[in-house]
Amino acid sequence: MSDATASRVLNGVDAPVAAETRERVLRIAEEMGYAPNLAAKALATGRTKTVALWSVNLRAPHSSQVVYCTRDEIMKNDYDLTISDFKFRADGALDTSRLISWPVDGVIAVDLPRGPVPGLSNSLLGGKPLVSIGAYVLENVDHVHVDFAPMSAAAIRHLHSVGCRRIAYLVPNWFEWFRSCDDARLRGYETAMAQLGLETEFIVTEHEARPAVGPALKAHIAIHGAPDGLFCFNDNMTIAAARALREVGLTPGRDVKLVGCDGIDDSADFYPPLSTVVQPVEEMCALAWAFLARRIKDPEIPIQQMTLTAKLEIRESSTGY
Amino acid sequence: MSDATASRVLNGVDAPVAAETRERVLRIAEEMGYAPNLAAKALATGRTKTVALWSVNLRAPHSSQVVYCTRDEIMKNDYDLTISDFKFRADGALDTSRLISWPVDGVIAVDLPRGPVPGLSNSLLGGKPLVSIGAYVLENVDHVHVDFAPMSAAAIRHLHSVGCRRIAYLVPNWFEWFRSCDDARLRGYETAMAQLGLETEFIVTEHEARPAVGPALKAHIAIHGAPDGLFCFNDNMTIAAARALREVGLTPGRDVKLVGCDGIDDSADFYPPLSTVVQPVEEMCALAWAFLARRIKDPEIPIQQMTLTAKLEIRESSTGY
DNA sequence: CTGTTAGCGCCTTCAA
DNA sequence: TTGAAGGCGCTAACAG
Repeated sequence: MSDATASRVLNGVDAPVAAETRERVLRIAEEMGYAPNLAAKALATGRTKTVALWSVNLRAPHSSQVVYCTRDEIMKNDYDLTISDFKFRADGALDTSRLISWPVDGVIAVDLPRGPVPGLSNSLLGGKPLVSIGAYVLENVDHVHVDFAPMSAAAIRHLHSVGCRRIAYLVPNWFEWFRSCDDARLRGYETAMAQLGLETEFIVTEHEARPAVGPALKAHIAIHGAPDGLFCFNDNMTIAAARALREVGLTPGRDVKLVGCDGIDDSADFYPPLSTVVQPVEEMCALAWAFLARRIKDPEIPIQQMTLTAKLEIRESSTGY
Repeated sequence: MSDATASRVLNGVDAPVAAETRERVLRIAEEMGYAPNLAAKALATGRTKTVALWSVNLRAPHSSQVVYCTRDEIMKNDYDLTISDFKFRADGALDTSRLISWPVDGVIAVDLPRGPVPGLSNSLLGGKPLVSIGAYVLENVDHVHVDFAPMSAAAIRHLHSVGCRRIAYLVPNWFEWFRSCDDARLRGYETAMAQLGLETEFIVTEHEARPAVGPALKAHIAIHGAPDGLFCFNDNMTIAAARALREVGLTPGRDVKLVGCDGIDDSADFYPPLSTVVQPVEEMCALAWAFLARRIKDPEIPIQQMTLTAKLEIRESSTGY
């Protein structure tokens, strides 16, 4: 019995194989504990049945959620997922040093900024298709877009309706850069503030991880006093902000009303429960994989794009308790 | 110029290559945006420079932390990391359906239960070395052990010292199974309770994810009333427990004092800040990689084992606020 | 229905 | 110091 026959059987190709031969192959494979060498397989076929997920800041809860959902979706379809993160260098270029180099059939990238991303070259992708998920508008790419703008504006109006008159935006220092990305949160914030006749106020943190939030917020409060409403770039930062507020004797949800973005698991479990602009994570991930699967099958199809809208979830962090 | 020469240059082997040739190779590689085919490389060398991390419940914050630390450690050493999770089937056997199949040079497994694990066959590992990290005692395996027992007992004594007289243990339903694993938390709990002359009380949840906690805890309280102290299997469950307590009108940290395990980021940011038995995550991960790297280099070295002790961090969830 | 053949891209002798 | 040759384990075309 040749290896070719074995290959036919083991891969379930509907090639004609005698039932008896098939069984013998399966039995022997079982007996010897046969496991295919995927490297050889990949080399021979040119496909790896593996997809990469690139995300910023894997340690943030929102990323965990995206990883989790994407993984579920992909494994249902008998693909593997490699997970890695990227950073941005000071000059805004992609720092790809942390990307896993295992060859893949395609890439799903989360929250890539707008426009041609320096460092995201074709040779990085090695001709493999890329699908983007995120809050920024990307053109000429398969893209699942989550539009934060309407609900960010709604969040601001909500804060106003519960009595806030000084509403600040807590945002990582990519601020100027995000302006060029057309951060929809920022746009929604500015639009709503203008409509309400309020002045914008920005609290800028060095980066988006939790430890960066406290110092920036406390420094701002020390100089300018505390705002009565705080719109946060994401829930992860909201949690750090709530802690910092308590540390300077303010009660989040009472002295300072909070609304964040993302809708992470923590937002409902935290105390007080956090108001947040929720991303439809499952839907995003399912769509991204659908786009990618189609593109892998047929690279020639036209650009696939879809815009989903976030949803405002109101909880005690902005209504009081 | 032959591919062999190119290979020699590109891999930095200290084989004799003329400086001029070397430069030419590098220049051309640069020009053509050459990226090696890792599948081919792996096939030829038999090594992938990739390590797998197997963890339970990737979505839990503690797992994120372990993933993150391990990844840092490994990438420093120019290895890649594939991340996946496993489950246990009802019969206690390993459910390996979610493990990434990309071939690796070794595996780091987090919180494998004690004893021969059904389903963890040699063919699964394909002869590749395994290093285990976790709270259970494993024998005959390279293993970084975190001993929870002393600090669990200390946690119980601490709860007693702040006035708790009815201290329950909140634990996933692997309970009986964990008994056979010799869960050190359980051991510490039982030992300390006995010493204090208190009766043990167990609140068992269906699994260890947050949604399972509320129902079990509320049901328990409805029948037996609330304990005044709660020792939790992990911080993730503590967070869900705190929420459930509030939902039935009890204030965590006052009516019910809480201590969890792990020391996740959330534990400090949560309100009230959570007392917890902290795992030395960075140290664990660094050690695990050190063990694995040594084992990969020389499969013949004797079993490597190390026991680290957890550390009790006391915060307002058990002292009141 | 099954075996033979020829690579996939790279590394590693070995000989020149 | 370099090139040629063989092989890693598998699949895909082509004969038989």
